[in-house]
Amino acid sequence: MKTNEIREKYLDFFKEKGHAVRPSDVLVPKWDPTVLFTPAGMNQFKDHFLGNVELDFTRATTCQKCLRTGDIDNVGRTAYHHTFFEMLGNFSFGDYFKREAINWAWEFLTEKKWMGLDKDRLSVTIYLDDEEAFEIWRNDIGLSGDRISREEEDENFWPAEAPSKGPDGVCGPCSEIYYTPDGGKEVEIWNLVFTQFNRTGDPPNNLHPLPNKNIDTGMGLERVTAVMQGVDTNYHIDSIRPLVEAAGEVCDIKYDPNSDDGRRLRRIADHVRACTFSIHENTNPGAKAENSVIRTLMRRAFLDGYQLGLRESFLYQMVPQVVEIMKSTYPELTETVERVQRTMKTEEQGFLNVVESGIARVTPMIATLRESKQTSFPGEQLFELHTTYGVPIELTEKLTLDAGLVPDMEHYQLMMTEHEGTSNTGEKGVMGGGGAVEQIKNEVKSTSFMGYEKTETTSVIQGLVDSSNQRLEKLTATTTDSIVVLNESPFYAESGGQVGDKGTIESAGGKFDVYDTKKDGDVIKHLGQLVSGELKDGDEVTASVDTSRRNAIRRAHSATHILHYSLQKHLGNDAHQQGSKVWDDAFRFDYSHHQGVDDATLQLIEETANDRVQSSASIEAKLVSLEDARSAGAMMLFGEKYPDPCRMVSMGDFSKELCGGTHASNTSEIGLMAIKSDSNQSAGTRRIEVLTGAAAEAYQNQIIDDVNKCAELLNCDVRNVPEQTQLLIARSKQLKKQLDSGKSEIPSPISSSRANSEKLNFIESKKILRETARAINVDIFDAVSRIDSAQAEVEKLESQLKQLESAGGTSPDDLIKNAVEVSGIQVICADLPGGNPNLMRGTIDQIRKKIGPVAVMLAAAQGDSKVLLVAGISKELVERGMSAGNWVKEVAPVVGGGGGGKPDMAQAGGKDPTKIGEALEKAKTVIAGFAR
RNA sequence: GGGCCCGUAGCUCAAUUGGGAGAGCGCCGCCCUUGCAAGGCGGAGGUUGUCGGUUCGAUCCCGAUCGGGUCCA
Repeated sequence: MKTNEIREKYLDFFKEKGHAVRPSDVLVPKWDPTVLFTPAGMNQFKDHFLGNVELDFTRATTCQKCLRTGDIDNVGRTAYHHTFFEMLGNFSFGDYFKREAINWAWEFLTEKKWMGLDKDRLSVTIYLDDEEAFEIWRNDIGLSGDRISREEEDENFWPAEAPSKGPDGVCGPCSEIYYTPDGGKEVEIWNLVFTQFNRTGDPPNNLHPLPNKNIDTGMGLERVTAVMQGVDTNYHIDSIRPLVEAAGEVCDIKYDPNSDDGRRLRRIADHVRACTFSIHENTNPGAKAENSVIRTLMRRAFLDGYQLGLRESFLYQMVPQVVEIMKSTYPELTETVERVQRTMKTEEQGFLNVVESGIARVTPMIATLRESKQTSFPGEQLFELHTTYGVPIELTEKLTLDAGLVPDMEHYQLMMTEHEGTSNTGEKGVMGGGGAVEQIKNEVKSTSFMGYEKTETTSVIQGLVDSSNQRLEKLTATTTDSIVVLNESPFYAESGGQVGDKGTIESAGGKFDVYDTKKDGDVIKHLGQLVSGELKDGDEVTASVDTSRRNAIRRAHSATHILHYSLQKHLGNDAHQQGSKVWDDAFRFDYSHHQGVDDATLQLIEETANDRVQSSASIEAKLVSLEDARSAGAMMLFGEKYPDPCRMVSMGDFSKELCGGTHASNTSEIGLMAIKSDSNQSAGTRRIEVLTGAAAEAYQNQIIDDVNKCAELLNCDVRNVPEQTQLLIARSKQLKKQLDSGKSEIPSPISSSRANSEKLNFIESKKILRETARAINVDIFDAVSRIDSAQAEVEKLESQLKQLESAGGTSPDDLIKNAVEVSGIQVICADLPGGNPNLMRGTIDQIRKKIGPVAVMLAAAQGDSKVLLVAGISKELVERGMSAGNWVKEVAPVVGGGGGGKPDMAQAGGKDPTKIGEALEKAKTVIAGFAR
C-alpha cells in the first residue's frame, strides 16, 4: 500500500467516525511563539484542548507535517528517525474518550478494509495503573494479558514524567500500539494520549480529573507505511527511497543501505525534504531561530555530499523530486520550486565558501603545530574555528587527524557547553504570557473585534492584569504597564505585519492610555498605563482608537496591496510578498526577486502605484470561503495560516488579497506614495520602503528643498547640481595634490552661474539628489551638509595654498641655504607657513637626500589654534643613537602639545601658533644637546 | 534574543606598544618580441563602511551605527 493511500485512508476512516478533516497546519507556525516548528499533530489544537476558543467541532483528524531536531544525530543512522515527517492524528475535545479511541485505533489497524494488519503481531502498552485502558484492551478488543504491558510514567505518560516532575497543567496517561514484523524487532506505530488530569503541585494527590477529557493520538505516517510495505526502515518506503536513490545519483555513488555512505545518503534525503517544505513556507536558511535550524540542516546535508567528494552545490537539484513525490498531497509546492531551488543553491554556494576558507585557515595552523612538534590540536582553536568562522567541527577533526594531530575534542566540548550557557541568557519575558492572561482567555474565549466598522465602542472590562502578570480587581497604579481585556474592542491587535492600535479606554472613574495592542489566541490585549482615576473589572468603558493614527495606518496598509500589484506588473509574477511591516503612513515590504531593480524601473513602479491611487478605486472587504477566494484569484502567502472563511480585500478590479488588516475605503485616500528605498534583504529577497499620505508629502518637500539648497550652495541651476558637485570634489582633490607637492599655484576656480531658481518636480528632484549623493557617496539627505563641508574644505585648502605662495623661499634648496652647523651636524629649523604633513615630510626627505648628516625640524601653523611640527634626521644620526621622536617630544610642549614617532621621522602637534619661533629656538638647543 | 570575527585600491589581502596607507593580481600607457605567451619601464585608482569620543596626532584605542560572516538558544 502506497504512502498516499495510507494517508487518505486514515483521514477517510475518521471522517466516517464523525471527525472534521482539517488541513495540516504550516510547518513553521509563526503564530505560536512557544515552538519554532510544528512538532506534532496536536499543536494547532492547543487552544482547543485548553478550552480557550469556541469549538466549531469536537472531533478532528489531520495529517500534519512536522519537524523535529531533537534526535538529529540519529537521522540516517536508525531506521525510524527523521527531521521532517508527517503525523496522522485524531483528536477529541471533550467528546469521545478512551473506549472509542482504542476501539477505532484497533479497527483501523486490523480491518481488511483499512490497514488489515495481522492482529497477532500487535501488542500494546498502558500506564501503570490505568485500569480503564487495561479493561478496554482486555475485554473490548480481547487482547490477552501478556500482550498488554504496563510502563512507568517516563514511557507512558504525557508529558513524560508529568505526575512527579511536572509541569503543572493538562496531562494524562497514554497507550502505545506496537507491531512486530516477521523476524524483526517490535516497532511503536501509534500513541494514544488520554488527557484527563490537571496537575497541581507535587505528589501526592496532585492529579485532579478534568471535566472535559480529551483524546490526542499520533501515528507516524512513514513508520506505519514501513510496516505496511514490509520494509525494515522508513527510508525504504515508496515516498522516501526514490529520494535516497536520487541522492546517490547526484553524488555519483550507488546506494548501499549498510554502508557509511548509505547513512549519508539517507541523511541528505531527509534534510532535503525538510528544507524544501520550510523554504517553500518562506522560512529560509539564516542566522536566527528557525532560520538557523534550516541552515544547519542544509549544511549537514551539504557536508555529507562534500565528504562524498562533491565540490559544488547539489542539494537544490533534488527539490523537483521531493515536489514530485509530495505534490498530490501538497500541490502548492509546485508553485515555488524555482524559488526554493534558488535559495538552496545560494546557501550551498555560501557554505562552500565557508568550508574552503575554513580549510585555508586550518591548514597553516596544522603546519605551525607540526613544526613545533605538537601532537594535539588545541580545543580553543577547534572552538574558535567553529563558532567564529563556521568551520564544521567534523571537518576540522578530519583534517587534523589526517595530519597526524589529535584534536582535543574534550576541551572543545567543554567550551561549547559554556558557549551554550552564555548564549542563552537573554529571553525577555513577554508581558501577559500565560498565568493571569491564560485564565482570562479561558473565561472569555474571545474579544469581538469591531474595528472594521467602528473606532469607538462601549465595552465592558473582562479582566485586568498588571506587569507582574497578576490578575487585578481594580487598577489604581498609574506608573506601571498593565493589560486590559474587553468583551469587544475597536483596537486592532498587531498581526499580518500591521502594528497594533493606540488610543484610550475611559470609564466614568478613570482613563487608560493604550500604547499597543496585541493578540493572544482570540483575545485582544490592550497594553498601556492608567493615567487617571481607577478602572475596575466589570466597568463599562468607552474604548476609542486614535483615529488619525489609525487612518494613517489604513492608508499605508492599502498602499502595500497597490505596491504588490505594481511590483508584479513591472517585475513579473515571481515578485511575491515575503512579509511586510505597516506603520502609520509608512511601510516596508519584502518581496521575492532575484536581481537588483534599476532606478528607471523603480520609478515606473512608483508611477503605476500612484496612478492606481489617483484612479480612486473603491476598496472593499468581504468574507468569502477559502475556496471562493482561491478561485477568484486572490493573492495568498505561503506559510501563512488563513481562517476559513477568510477576509478578501479588493481594490477596483486590479487587486484581490486575503488580508485581516484595516484599509482605506478608496485608494484616493492614500494621497501619495513615495518610494524611499529599495535594497537587497537576503538572497532572493528585496526590501522596499514606502511612505504614504502626509509622510510622503513631507518626504517629497524635503527632497525638493534639499536640491534647491544644493543649487544655492553651488550657485548653479538645479539641473547642474550633480555635475557641479563632482567638480567641487575634483577641485578639492586637485588642491590637496598641489599642497602635497609643494606647488603653490592655485588652480582656476570652478565657474558656475545660477540663471534661475526654477523648482523641479519631485521625480526630477529625487533623481538629481540621488545622482548627487551617489557622486559623493552619502545618503541623499546628507548631500547638503556634505557639499557645505566640501566647500569649506576647499576654502581652507585655498588659503593654505595662498599662504604657501606668499611664504616663498621654502623649497628644500632654500632651506639648505639657511642650515647652521652644530657639532658637525647640519641643523635646519624653519617655519613653513601653509605646510601640511605630506609636504613637510617630503621636504625633509629631499633635504636628507641632498646633504648630511642633517637634522630638520619644520613647523607650520594650522589655522589659529593648531601647530604642526615635523622632524627628521639622517640615518647616520639614528645610528649614533639620536632620535627624531625624542627631539619633538622635548620641543612640542613649547607650543602646548606633545608628540612622538620613529627615530628617523617624527611629528608632533600643539595649540599655540604664536610660540612657533620660540619652539624652533628650543629645537636648536635640544638638537645641539643631542649632538654633544 | 545572546556570543565571537570582519569592513583598507576593481579583486585578494598587508601595515612591529597610535606617528610617512602598501603588496600581488587586474586596469591604462610605453618598450622588447615575427606572432603568441611572457618580460621590462612608467601611470592611474583610497574621505581606511559611517558618525562621534580620547589624543598634539587614529586604519590602529573607546562608543554608537550600518553592512557582511559565524555559533548557540
